[in-house]
Amino acid sequence: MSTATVSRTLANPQFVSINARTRVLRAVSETGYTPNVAARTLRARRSMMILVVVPNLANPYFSEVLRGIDNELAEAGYDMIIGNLDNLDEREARYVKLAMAGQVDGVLNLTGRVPKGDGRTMVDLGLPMAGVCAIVPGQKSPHVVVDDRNASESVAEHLVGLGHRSFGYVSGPKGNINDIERFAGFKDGLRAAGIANDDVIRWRGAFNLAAGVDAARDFLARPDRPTAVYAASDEMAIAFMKTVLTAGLRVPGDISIVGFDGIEYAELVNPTLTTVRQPRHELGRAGARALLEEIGGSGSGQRIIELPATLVVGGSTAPPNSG
Amino acid sequence: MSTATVSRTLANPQFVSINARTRVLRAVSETGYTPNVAARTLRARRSMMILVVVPNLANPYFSEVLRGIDNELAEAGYDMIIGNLDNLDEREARYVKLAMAGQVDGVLNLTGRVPKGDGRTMVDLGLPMAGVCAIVPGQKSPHVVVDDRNASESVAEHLVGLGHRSFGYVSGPKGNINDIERFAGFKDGLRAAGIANDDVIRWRGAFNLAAGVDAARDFLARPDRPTAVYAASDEMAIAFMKTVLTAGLRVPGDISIVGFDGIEYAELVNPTLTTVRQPRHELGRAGARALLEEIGGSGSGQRIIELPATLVVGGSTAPPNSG
DNA sequence: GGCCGGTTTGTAATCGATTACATTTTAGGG
DNA sequence: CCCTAAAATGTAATCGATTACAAACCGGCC
Repeated sequence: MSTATVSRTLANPQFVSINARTRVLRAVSETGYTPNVAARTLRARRSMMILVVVPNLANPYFSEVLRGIDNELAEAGYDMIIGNLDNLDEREARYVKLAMAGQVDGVLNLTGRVPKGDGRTMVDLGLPMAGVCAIVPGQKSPHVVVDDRNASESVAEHLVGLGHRSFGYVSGPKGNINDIERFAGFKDGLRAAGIANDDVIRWRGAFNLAAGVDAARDFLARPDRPTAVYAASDEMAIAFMKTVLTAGLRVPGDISIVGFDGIEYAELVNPTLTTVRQPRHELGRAGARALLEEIGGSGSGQRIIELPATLVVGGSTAPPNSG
Repeated sequence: MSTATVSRTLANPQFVSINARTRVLRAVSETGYTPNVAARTLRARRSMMILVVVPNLANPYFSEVLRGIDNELAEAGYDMIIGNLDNLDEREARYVKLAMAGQVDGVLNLTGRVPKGDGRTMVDLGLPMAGVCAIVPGQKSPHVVVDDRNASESVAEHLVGLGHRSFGYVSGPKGNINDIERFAGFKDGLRAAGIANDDVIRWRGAFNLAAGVDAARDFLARPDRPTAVYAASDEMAIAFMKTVLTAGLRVPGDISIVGFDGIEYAELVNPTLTTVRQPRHELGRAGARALLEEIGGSGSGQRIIELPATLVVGGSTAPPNSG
């Protein structure tokens, strides 16, 4: 019984006689033998590992996308290495290196950032890739996204329909692609709904809770408070809402608030948050699926897979100065 | 210039002449050479990868612990593979196999389950390990935890001090170690506070939002509603609270609610949740640190590292039938 | 110049699997 | 019973690094 027979039994049993096969399997289970992954990866040139680069692991939006990715990958026998940027762009280099070192068979990029940096960036690794959540310029791969712009137009439409005429927007970090699209769509929607003065107060943040608090503090300090605020993420919207509620305002009586993402907590806060719900789990699954196709050679390269996002009207929006 | 010189330049430059060193480094940066990780792992017998087994990736409690782990590991040059059980215990076998295959240098076990299964389980991998969040019986490794029992006693004390005499407990899944401790501590606390009848209505759940909703539905249907409910996690507490609020009850007027964990959303719901705050980030960091010590040989094996948990009184608890 | 120690470099074995190719076994047909 | 093709098995090269060991080099001292 040679090592070749053992290897074949485990990988391609159809080429091994039933006799040898049973003997190998018995020995394997008796000794508890497990093939060494590093040796396999080295020789077979595939690691069954996927690198998933995520802007912020603690963001519940991504948690659910990750679950979708993990479920899809697990079914195909892949495991995932998490490349958490923790909102620090400079950590990207680390994962670029890891990907270049033959450690992974493919990369899922969940960051919505325009790639920068001197050397190699995320987008030109020469590895199978897929983008999830954002269309990254220059990344020649499938991208699985929702239509941020279109969804934001319906947010504008919803708010204008309720009678709002003055608006604020809680923005993501500078250069974020989702944020740019959402803001552009919001402005487009306002214009389309006949709002002549489309000045929108814009607060910058980092898609996290602190950003919502900061924006709300500035909001509260203003003499010219808008009656409706649209936040580029649910976390920012929820933190914003909590802050203005704590300050004694009523939501939606004094101010209407809309978020984006459709995280679970949007339905658990009081009032429930009006938001654009993304199919997060399915975004992850579809992204992983697209990547696996690229790896398997059956992929069709650069293209956009668009999943539907829906405006879910909750209790945080109403006509201005109501109640 | 041999491969040995290149390898030495990259790993132990002090053994290479300044001359050769610069030539190697120039060539490396010109060609963009990156050492193959699989080959290195195979020969050097270390992968610089840690397997982190987590019960549920979507739980914000674990997200923050993971961040702590990741930050600590990254500083030491390690990357992490996520083994997400997605609340399905049978997925454990997959990660046991992965760990046995020489793919990782160590394992962090965040699951609070008593290990079961016929063959090898998580706890006897023969690899450096550390437990985080729960003391797993049979796992000979450092464990970084908070004192669930003690913290739960102070929850009981707090509620009894407010005047409550009838209690409910929203439980985690059967066999979960944290849950067992928290319930035991809660009962102990009631007894210590002089509650003679320590019958506590107990609802079973899975540490997730759905469990809180289910428990609340049963609660609402009862004629003998307790005036205070303690939930073994913030997510369950928040979902419970939302459900009873939606049903028209007042919190804390009609019912007081306490959670456990101290996730961010505990402060963002209305009213804010009274909860036991765990130092989640630091739990992760300390767990990773302990594991790295075990790997480095400077560890001291089985032992318990206890971090402080504090009762944070929010707006969800008050004397019974107040307001 | 020859010798000695330390420093630097190179050679080749090694890690543990996969797999191309060669060889042996088996089964079936004439 | 022999021959041939197909099936099964074995041999050894290979993946790309690390590292033990050997060899070469270098400078200083007698």
